[in-house]
Amino acid sequence: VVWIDDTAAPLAFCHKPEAAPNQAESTIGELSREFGVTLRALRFYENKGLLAPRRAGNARLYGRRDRSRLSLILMGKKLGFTLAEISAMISADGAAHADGLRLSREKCLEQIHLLEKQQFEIRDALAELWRIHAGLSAGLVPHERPDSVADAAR
Amino acid sequence: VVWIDDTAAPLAFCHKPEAAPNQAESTIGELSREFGVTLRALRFYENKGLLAPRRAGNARLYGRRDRSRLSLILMGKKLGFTLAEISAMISADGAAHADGLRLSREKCLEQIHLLEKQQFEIRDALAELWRIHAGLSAGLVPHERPDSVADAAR
DNA sequence: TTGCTCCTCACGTCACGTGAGGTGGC
DNA sequence: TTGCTCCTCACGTCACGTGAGGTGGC
Repeated sequence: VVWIDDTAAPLAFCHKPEAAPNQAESTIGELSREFGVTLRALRFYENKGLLAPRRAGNARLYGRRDRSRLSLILMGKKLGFTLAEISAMISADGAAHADGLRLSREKCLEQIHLLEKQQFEIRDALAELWRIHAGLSAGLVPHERPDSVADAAR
Repeated sequence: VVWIDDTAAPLAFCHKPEAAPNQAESTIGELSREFGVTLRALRFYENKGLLAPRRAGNARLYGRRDRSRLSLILMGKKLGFTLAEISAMISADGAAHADGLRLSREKCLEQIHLLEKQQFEIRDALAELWRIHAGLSAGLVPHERPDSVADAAR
């Protein structure tokens, strides 16, 4: 792991290989099963320049380097980054060493703010849904003021 | 507000009109400003069959009925439903009365589970991002074990 | 005449899903 | 020969964004 400057630091991948960890090269099907992603996704990532597996004729062969990059991609996705952002974080310096996500503190905070905003929106929606659910459970087949559900929903 | 059966109940919209509340008909631009949505979105909803404004020649004119439907659409979106779901919830019985979102208790719980799952994923991502941020702040320009960031990220 | 608002295509975005149609080696 | 896995287009999905090019009334 190499540190480039004081505003961006690499973040090593955290994948624990479970199946065929010692195998040097995998087919696309093997990698798909190992990481729980579809064949389409792997080809899509390659199309976006995020992966570049060796070719044996037409077939793709993924080595250790490809595995670690895939780990970084999935890590980035779990953190809520777009593939374009992940791409920039992986190959910021020409992909000379692709063993870390180059994430600056600034970018990190920016992402935190984004996710917190989403968190609040989901919190509000959940509160509203619970209110609605309570109204639906309490006021089944009402006869006088069905509008109470609407009132409960503010 | 009319209740249809004991598994689905209408949920009245909760929009408080702020601009031109007494005006019977609005242009697309007025409605756009009033509800804070783009012109494109309004036309898109119409294309999906969710809105059906009157036409004055080529121009669209939105009445009270269209306003209330738009309120329902935006309400449904805030609750995290897709436009297809909202469409089904609005016009379940042929749009004879479009004054409520017809949301069953079952569907309500289903949505709650979906949002809770998303909430957990965001929670995890935020925890991870905070860990990373702490590592970046504490270990600026490290010289011995930069891997500690990776370890902290598990 | 200039500006403003309105209109209709129609392609672009994001991260893939989903067939269609065809290979290659056991 | 049948099956399995691999391949490459290429259109579909979701909810719009974003111009392009053209109207109509003040």
